[in-house]
Amino acid sequence: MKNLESIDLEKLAKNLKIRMTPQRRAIINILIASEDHPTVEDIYYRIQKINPEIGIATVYRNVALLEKYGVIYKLEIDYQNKSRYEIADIYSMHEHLIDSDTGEIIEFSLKKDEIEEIYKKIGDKLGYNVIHHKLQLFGRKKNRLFSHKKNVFVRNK
Amino acid sequence: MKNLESIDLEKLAKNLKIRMTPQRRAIINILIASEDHPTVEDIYYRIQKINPEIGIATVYRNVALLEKYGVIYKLEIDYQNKSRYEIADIYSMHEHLIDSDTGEIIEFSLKKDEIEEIYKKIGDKLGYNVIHHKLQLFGRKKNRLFSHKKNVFVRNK
DNA sequence: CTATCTGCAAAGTTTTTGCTCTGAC
DNA sequence: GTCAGAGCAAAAACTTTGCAGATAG
Repeated sequence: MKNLESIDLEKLAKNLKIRMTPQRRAIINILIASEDHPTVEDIYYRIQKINPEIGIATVYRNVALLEKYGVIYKLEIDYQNKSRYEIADIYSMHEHLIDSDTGEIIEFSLKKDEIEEIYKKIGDKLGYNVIHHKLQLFGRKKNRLFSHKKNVFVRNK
Repeated sequence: MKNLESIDLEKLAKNLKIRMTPQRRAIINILIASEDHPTVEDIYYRIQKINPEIGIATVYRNVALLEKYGVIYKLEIDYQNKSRYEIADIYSMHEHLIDSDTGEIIEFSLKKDEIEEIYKKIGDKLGYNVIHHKLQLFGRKKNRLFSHKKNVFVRNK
């Protein structure tokens, strides 16, 4: 559970000028409660346990809407060719380390002053205001016994 | 055109223990020649101009294969819900800045000693060897006249 | 009350798979 | 010559859309 219990969904809807339906409430609450990064299907099934009459088209429509408004993020991870989502949470901006063997996603945080300043500088140089960033590290567990992937890209000479 | 003209595809195939077919050669060469980040469909059409009898299933099968072997990368960008690829190129490791309004992808490089050392430290702390990383910055052009996206996520209090 | 939103089913896209034939080594 | 690999077409998987009825504000 993230530190977002205090989010006022009615106020959010008013700000966005959208209606706060039970379906939208459910999607947001599922994402707040999720420690992982659910796909649309995941969200759909988790909601179904409580509210069986929701349609998957509704989930698709609403994650797109909520993403457009910045309430949730579509993860740029695309593990298994499915879109994955997480709640936008400015208080715990975090990065992802993806296990190259298993696809497992490990979250970690950066010290704000440690790197973000550098990102801002890069944006300045390119003429952009950096709104947010995603850093992904891909790695292999140090004590893994054998690897599932070969890594044999060899350059001529 | 990237600085990879010297890549020896026969040697590559031998190392990977796969056959170097004209189709694979074409896919790799297209990706070497591409300054953008083509989707499977893009790759398919670009090859078709030269070799019209290639099948899209072949492209799918081979980008998956080449990605598994680390010859190409699947971009973690997923703009428009399509997989995008680029040639793996250890000599020009670069990051991406994604225009939040247009989806345009701008490449930039980091000074190796500037940040990579930090990534390595993070991996160490988590018990991983970092194989590669992807950093994405999302931003809006500083002089854009109006925005297409609202950004109105408001937290209670 | 009414314009937005939902659920359902159908359609559209993207990706994978089965199978037979081809061609790289 | 043999087995990995290609093409084709069908299937599967994922996402979007049209429409009629439901409901939040």
